[in-house]
Amino acid sequence: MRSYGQYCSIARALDVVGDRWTLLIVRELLLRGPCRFTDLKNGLPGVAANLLSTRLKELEAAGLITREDAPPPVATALYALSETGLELEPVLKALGLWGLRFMSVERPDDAFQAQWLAYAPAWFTTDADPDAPPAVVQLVANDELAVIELRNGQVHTRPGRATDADLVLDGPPRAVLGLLSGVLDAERAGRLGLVVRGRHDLLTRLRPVARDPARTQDEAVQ
Amino acid sequence: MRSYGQYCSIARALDVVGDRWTLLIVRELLLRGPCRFTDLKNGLPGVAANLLSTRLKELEAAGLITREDAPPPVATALYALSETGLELEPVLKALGLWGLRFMSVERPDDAFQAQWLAYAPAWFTTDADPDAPPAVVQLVANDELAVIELRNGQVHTRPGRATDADLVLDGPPRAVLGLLSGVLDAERAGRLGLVVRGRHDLLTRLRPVARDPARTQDEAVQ
DNA sequence: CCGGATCCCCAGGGATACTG
DNA sequence: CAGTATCCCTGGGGATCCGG
Repeated sequence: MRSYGQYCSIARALDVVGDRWTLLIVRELLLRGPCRFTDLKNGLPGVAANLLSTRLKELEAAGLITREDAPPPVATALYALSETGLELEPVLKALGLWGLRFMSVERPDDAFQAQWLAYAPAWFTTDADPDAPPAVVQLVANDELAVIELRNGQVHTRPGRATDADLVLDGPPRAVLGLLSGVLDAERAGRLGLVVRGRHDLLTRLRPVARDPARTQDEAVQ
Repeated sequence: MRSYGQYCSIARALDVVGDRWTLLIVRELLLRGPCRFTDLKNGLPGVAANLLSTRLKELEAAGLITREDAPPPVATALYALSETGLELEPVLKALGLWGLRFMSVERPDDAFQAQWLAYAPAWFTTDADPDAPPAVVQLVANDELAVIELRNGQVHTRPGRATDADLVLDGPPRAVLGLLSGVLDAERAGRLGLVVRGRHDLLTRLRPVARDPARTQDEAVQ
């Protein structure tokens, strides 16, 4: 990327990660851990292979990622975030929190992946009753599955299926994520197609860190 | 900007602010408050006028800024951040904090402005002795002036000259900002040309929020 | 002088096909 | 699987011009 030519830490940060696709590559490596080229390509629907290749070289040159040959059985290159790259997590969290407000508008052609279903509750909700016993929530949206585990006041998530979920949230991504992130209340989410099975009381434990309900309502109307 | 086409709040945020120059425009409006077109152009050295014009329209359409005719005496358009735009501050702070690590490499042709001298201590330092009496620090770097006011545990800053500074930090931007942000210690900053006049003891009050000294040293060596 | 609009040129991004 | 190579086209940079 052409430098902004400004002695300002924001501009210098953008000199490094301001290029198209760059922060989304960091997102994938942050959510998935070390990845092969094809993993990244699959996790970034829409990216061109040549561009991904270019970005990975740039990121390696800038010291944000490392490229290593995986141990014998795999025998392929693995890309992973360096310490510098990992420290972008607060940037991605801030961006993702700010971006929640745009999740209520529907765009039917948008791609959707289990990874993105999983990180939202991990980053943007807290356990409102940290002393309560552990609980497991299964999320289902557009055939993508993720699990939330509430334990010791922590909200852990992972893609995939739970064997013994206490609560299942099933519906279109907009309804599931809208409820979890606090841009929708339960009633609105229901109208958008959310189906809740199991211990409804667990819903009150997942408290969105995002925004006050009043503003949420206003925006949800639109 | 072409949409990433991903139902992920990070991707959707980048759909709105991922374009070149967009976040720097927000930076200017955040640091300066409402601006005229020409103010923005001056505050963003390197931006093309047509591009700035395009971005301002896009940002207005996205609801991040408002455009209003200023009251009679001025009679010109003023651009200001909306509530949605203001809420990008955490994103800019996170980016700026992460970007500090790149401030130690010198690029002589980089532009430098008093605004950027001022926001760094406001965002990235705290008053280590909040109960101490108020104090004023004058910053001087490349003919750009800024003032830090320590008061009630707060670190306030503004561009410009102080009438009665307790401490003056004068030197190249890299030395002044490096010391304040914690990427340089006082000795290194001195070697880069920093001149300290007045109450040296105030230096210990300005505590960088950034990073542990050990890593700082390692990187400063390079 | 302010606030843009227009024009031209080129780098960077997107889609597809191809190769080790 | 892990990228390259190619072509095309959009979007950004720079200069100039124009109405108020």
